[in-house]
Amino acid sequence: MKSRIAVAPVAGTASASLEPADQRLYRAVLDSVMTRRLPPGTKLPEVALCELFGVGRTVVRRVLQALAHDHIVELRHNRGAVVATPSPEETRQVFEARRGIEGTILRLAIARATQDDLAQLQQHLEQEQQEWPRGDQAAWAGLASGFHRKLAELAGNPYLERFLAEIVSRCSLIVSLYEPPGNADCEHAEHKAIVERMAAGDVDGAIALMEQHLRVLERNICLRPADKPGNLRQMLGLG
Amino acid sequence: MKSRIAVAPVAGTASASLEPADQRLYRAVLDSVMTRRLPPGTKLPEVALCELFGVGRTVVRRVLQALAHDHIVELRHNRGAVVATPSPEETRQVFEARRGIEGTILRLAIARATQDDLAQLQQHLEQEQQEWPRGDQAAWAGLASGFHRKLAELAGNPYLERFLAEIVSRCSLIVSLYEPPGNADCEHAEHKAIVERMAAGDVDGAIALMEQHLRVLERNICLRPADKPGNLRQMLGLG
DNA sequence: CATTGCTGTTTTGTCGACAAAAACCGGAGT
DNA sequence: ACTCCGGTTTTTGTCGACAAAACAGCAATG
Repeated sequence: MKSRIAVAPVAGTASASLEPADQRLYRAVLDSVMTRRLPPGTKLPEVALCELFGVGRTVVRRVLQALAHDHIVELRHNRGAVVATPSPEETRQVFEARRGIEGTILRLAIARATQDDLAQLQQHLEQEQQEWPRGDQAAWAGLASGFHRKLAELAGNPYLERFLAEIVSRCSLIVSLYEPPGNADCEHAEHKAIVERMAAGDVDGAIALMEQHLRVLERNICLRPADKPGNLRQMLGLG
Repeated sequence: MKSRIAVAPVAGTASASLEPADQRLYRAVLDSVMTRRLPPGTKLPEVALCELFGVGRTVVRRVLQALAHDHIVELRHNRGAVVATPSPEETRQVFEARRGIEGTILRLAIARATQDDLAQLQQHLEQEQQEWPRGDQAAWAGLASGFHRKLAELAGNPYLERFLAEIVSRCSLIVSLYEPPGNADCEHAEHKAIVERMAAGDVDGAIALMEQHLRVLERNICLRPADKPGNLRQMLGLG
């Protein structure tokens, strides 16, 4: 039986060139994980990916290692790669780290933002407002993450930008695992309030709002410690 | 002519087992870079590493990719791997990010530290005091970085710990590039002061000291934009 | 009937071979 | 003397082959 994997079609990415193979595979898996086409725990056999993408195992293996380094997949020795399955404890840690990083980023972003930058943020907010009534969960998640990514970009520090990108990816994976009831409008309002404080130059206020925003997001996650495989071990106290 | 590479003997690491090849190579290159046996810009040909470590190119290539992901080496397409050469601009960015991360870490560490943890930190400080008169720059650098790593460990957040580890690695690489005059005693004193504030539960004070500590470290770096290869290009204004 | 041990199959880890690209070297020309 | 050009050598990128480990199915046993 072939393990049929539903890796992304990657929509209409006409970016045929650049360094295609690696990037294409990486993005495909990442997008598929983010949009839950690849649920956590899904096995990713090498040969299947080879055939689906028309590349050798060398490329697949390299991409899997990159994904593992970014904590999108987990690599078990001699046992292949599976989509990462963050635990509740990790959830707490990710959000804790995120609050810290986003605070640092926000402080820098406010210090560096020009009028033009703020205008761009406003424009992003309008995009959010247009999108959320449509109910496309995946598209909304992309936009919501985009807001935070834009902020990081604005801070002008590649390191913090990279760290946040990893954290946000992981958060997206988590919220896709322990699905929230879809309170998109609430999130949008909070984004708006943050930009407002930024425009006013109120650093502490903006940071406080951001922290609150993230705490709300974390609270909205319903933690189900384990679900699908036999959790018999834990019931017997052998976990 | 064989490009003779002085990769680390890795001292007395008798850790023969675990998953030897990868870890061994990674640590060897990392240590060698940190102790400047491998100066920035040094080329790392695959076959040379293969012979030196008795492994195939597959392993070497994987480790090089991991090192590139951690910004220890730089991978140029079709042109091999070289030890990373951080620019002055990157220096500014690294330290900026580090101040933010270390602040977050310190806040958490103070909140979580037990008496026992603080005692361990004190013990580390004593080790520092014993080491710095010996003039062994490499050993001192290891201890100084160790202090910050211990703090991160204390914060109890794997994500922040990992981010800091990467940042500290990069900082070490930078200070090894633009060498400081060796003001180890000063650094030690600052570490001591930070622990003191931690013990007193003075969060803001500790963070302020940490920030000052890092700014001093950054200031002590003498930036020489380029040094060894023909900097003729920049002199001609073509850079 | 559940558990255990064995065997065949699938999947992974590593290596070397091959092709393409870059670096190198020497010579000719200005 | 310097630069530009062509051929040669080295180095990298990719692939498939092989061995080892994990997995799955089945029979035997308590």
